[in-house]
Amino acid sequence: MVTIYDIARLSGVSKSTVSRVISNHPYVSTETKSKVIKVMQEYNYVPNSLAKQFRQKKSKCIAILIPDLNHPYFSQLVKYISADCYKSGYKTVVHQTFLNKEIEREVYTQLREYEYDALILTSSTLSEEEIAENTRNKIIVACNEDYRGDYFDVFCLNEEEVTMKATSHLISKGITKLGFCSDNISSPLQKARLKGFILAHAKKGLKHNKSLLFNEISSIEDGIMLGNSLFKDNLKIEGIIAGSDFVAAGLIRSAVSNNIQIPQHCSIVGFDNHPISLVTNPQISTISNHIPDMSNDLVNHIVNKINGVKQPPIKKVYKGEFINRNSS
Amino acid sequence: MVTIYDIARLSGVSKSTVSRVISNHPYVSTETKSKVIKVMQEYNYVPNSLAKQFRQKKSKCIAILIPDLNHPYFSQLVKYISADCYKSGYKTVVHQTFLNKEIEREVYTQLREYEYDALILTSSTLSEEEIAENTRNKIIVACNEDYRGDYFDVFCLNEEEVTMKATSHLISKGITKLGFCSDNISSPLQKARLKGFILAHAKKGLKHNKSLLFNEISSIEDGIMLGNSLFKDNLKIEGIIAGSDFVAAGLIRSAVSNNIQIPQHCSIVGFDNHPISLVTNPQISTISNHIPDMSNDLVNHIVNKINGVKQPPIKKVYKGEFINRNSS
DNA sequence: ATGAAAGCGCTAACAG
DNA sequence: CTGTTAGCGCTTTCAT
Repeated sequence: MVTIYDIARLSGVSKSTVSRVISNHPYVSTETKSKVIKVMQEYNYVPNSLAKQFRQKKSKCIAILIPDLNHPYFSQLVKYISADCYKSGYKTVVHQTFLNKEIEREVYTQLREYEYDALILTSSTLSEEEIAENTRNKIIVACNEDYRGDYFDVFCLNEEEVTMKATSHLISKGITKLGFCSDNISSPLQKARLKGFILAHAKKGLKHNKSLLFNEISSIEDGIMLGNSLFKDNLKIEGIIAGSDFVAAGLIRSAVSNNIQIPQHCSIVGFDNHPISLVTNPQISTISNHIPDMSNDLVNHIVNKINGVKQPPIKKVYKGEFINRNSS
Repeated sequence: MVTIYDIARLSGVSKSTVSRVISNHPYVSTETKSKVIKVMQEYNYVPNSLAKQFRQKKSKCIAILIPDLNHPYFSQLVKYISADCYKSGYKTVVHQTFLNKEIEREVYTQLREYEYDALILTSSTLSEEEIAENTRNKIIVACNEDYRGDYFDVFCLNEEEVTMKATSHLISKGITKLGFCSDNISSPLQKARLKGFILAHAKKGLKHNKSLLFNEISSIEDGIMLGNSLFKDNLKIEGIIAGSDFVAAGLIRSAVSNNIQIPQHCSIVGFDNHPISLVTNPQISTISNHIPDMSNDLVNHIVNKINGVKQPPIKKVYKGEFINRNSS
């Protein structure tokens, strides 16, 4: 391996000068610079970034914590975050937890061990306190997880409010047997949605039906299976807040197989305004998110923090909108 | 920052001993070990992995090159690869190229600069030679890109053969005006598919219709737009190999809007056997892949290579199957 | 504008 | 089983 020292020797300058050439430092004469560059090319020199990272105590790398990449919402989220980080000169390591607390804790350990300059949390099964405990003094930002924001920055959607709006819409159509699907109800985001769902009932003096709360429903297949149990014999349900457009698509598929008319017999609302909501029949009423904006703001913020800008934790809330299509 | 030296001093042993404790080296007495551990906890010591990586010249990190994460095929692929790498003790950095050659080359530079122990290529806009040129001596494996495998290992599907099968199926139904969609025709994978498409024609003494080759078609929206142009006035087409189930779903949506019956007026075949192929009406005929197996084999292989197992480039081909549903 | 020198935190021979 | 020693390749004062 040819090192900075070899290049220095070979071009008759000192290591410092070579280092200055590599990092484009201004204090180096044009002649020396071109001489050094020539030698570097001749000997096929490549700087060792591991040494640089070690020396500077900066990995130029940000970790992203998600449950599972093969999920339209998370893959979209990571797409934007990762691309924005790249633009700011940071690589991203994607960690899938599959909702396993141990894996999640290991990532916090790596963060403490200086492997990452910061961590972006998009979902967690731990409490805000436990996360703070595991990551003290480290830079950590939550993206669309509805934490209070006492210990770290939070960028999120108004999940509670917009779920309430969608639920109220269904209630105002006279629907009472109303169901709610969540992916992982222990996450703050999903709890916020449920809160909105319950609140919409409360506003009309109604109580939600606890037997129509379904957890761990996240994919098309889950939607189909849930639909089959719901639609089979007699209709146990008149409306469903589906948690994602994919679940909604599965429910609609199941309804078709079971001769249930959507929305006449049962209204369905998805989440995320994914293009899949356009290809089902009927098209899916859904809730839009603000992933590109959120990602952009979040990455700017986190880079500032890495560069030493100090400020108390902030919480920024984006407004999702209910989009009324044909499934409700 | 408390270092290994501090812990050594504080617990009355040498740095080496502390190092041995950290890495669970056997040659250290139980008493010394517990004494050192106690001091480490007391002083909240965390090892600096940047130093370790530098010292060992190993980043314990593998880069994955993909065009775009927000794509059901790639997000599934990365899900498995990333999880398998994690199990083997490697982190993964996901690099989206968005088909930009410059970004791709920068990743090769990082690879040369020791930022990654290896690189997994799932798609590239460069030739096998140029890639080899950019990454000489480095460990690099192609995953489902149909390179020849002269310079690096290749794990891929029998894209050509299975596309030929699906195309032959359509031709045997008497369809002649047959279209083909690709995402990025410069990639070897897509070229292989096209070759299969053409071959199926040739076998029946037919010529494929060049005006029915559509490139840069990859999403639901693309499928809808293409369908709208194809189905609008008079039917210019009787069958389409759609390139992905998402494109197929978009085409079906467009067909519904334009009063075209699938498959009576036009047959459609997708790719990947994604669950979306179950929720459209009709359900989509498609081609299965072998992502979990491929990922598992590939990661085992790459880890062996990192650990110094030498062997000439291998090429392993998996068999995808044509699944005949209701859209064809 | 350039060089000398110190050192980042850790591992790994080697010696005992 | 434990300690000594010698760096890994680079950046960064501090001189000059």
